[in-house]
Amino acid sequence: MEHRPPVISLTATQEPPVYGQGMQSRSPASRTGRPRSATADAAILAATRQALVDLGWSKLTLGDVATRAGVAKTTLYRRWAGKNELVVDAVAELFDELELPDSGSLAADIEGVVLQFAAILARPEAKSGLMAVVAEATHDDALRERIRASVVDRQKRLVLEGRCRAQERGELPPEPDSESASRTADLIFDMVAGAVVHRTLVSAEPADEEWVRSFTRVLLQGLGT
Amino acid sequence: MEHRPPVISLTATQEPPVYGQGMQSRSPASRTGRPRSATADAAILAATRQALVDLGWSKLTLGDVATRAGVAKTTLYRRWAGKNELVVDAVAELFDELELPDSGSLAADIEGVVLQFAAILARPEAKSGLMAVVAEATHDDALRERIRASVVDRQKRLVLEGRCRAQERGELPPEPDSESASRTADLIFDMVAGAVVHRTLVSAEPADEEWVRSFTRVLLQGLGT
DNA sequence: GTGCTTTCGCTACGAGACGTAGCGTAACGC
DNA sequence: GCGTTACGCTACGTCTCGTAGCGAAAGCAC
Repeated sequence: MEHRPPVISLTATQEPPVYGQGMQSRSPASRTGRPRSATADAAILAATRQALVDLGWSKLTLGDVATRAGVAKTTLYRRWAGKNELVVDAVAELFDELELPDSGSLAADIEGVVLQFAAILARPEAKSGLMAVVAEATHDDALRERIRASVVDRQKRLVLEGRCRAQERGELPPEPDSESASRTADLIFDMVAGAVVHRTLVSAEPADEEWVRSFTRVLLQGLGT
Repeated sequence: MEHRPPVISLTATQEPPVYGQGMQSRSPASRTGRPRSATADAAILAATRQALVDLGWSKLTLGDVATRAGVAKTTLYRRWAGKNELVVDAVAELFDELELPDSGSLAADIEGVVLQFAAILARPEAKSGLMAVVAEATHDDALRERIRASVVDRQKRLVLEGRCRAQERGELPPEPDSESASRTADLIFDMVAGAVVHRTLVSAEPADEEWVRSFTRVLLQGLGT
């Protein structure tokens, strides 16, 4: 599952779509031949999530996923390099629904986002899948970058938008310089995501409304509002 | 690696030591026969940590650990039920060194503990091992309980001690009732551990002194000191 | 010392997943 | 229709798993 073999493209075209996914990110005009089935992609990712629920990370096998999705095992290997990449893409789709509510106050905005985040993390496929790939990413830089791009940045954007909106409303002081602004955003992001993840996965307690309210109160007061 | 077979004890003695570890926790007088080698235990756990560094979780095999430790594979299986339990014990030892410093002020105490915690999490064997077993624990209650007992509680104790000490010094208000005291302690714990874990593993940035100072400032101000 | 008990190292084994190769067929663009 | 690519299927060698069985070693009771 490690050594990517050459993957030589017989003609000198760029980048065979192997490993790709991530929507239309590959060559803008993959022109000739039979196109890949988008249905198969969706079925595979859905089957992966279901397999995560039923089996967990360690017992999940690519052969089983292929069977569930109704595709051949070889089809699966033509698109993903291995279990890690497949699960990242499968889990990343869960975070598509994350949106920043416009509730009128910073506290309400934060509570809304955190509740959404908590709801996603409460799903068993997110729990086992996300933590496992993060663990694998500790010794696989490419995988970490893949997670950052398709999962983390999507969350972080909400923090930046929320702060910007709060500053326009005067609920948060403007940052003196962009350097410290970036550091503060990183800190907030780690505190929010970290607390929810730890609550849900390690403490194994639900991040319900009451908890989110307490957490938001501490965070906002700590940020000096 | 799943179905524990009967493990019938021919004589009707209690609890064959399988799965045990956790020091002298097994039957107080395991009297007769050749005793288990404590040296082997230590060698196996050390070899497990080194294998985590070299290979990461998914590529770590019990056969390889046995070779590294200089013991037979069967010896390893006689003591641990599988990879999960072995790694939990190997990682748990890393947290033995956690201690609450007595620095005179709450802020300094917190910063000290968080820095210790961050130093442990910075080690590659802690990163990959801890996250992987947490992921596995999402669908294995016994494993989660094992993690809670040997890792989480050891950390949580520091939060409780630190708060108690701060209340004696008057730096934190006493809690009105034990119910809310418990909830607040849980919240603090999730915030501290979660933020450090997220910073170290997901954001992949060091939780250095500067970061810890910023974090502590936000946390303490949020707690109303 | 002599036994009794348990652990140890070693070898061998079937089961299962991995990841690939090869083939014939199906679907699209020109 | 033709070229090109994706698809389903089968088969294969390799690796790890977890266990069984054996003889030898290391303690304790007597």
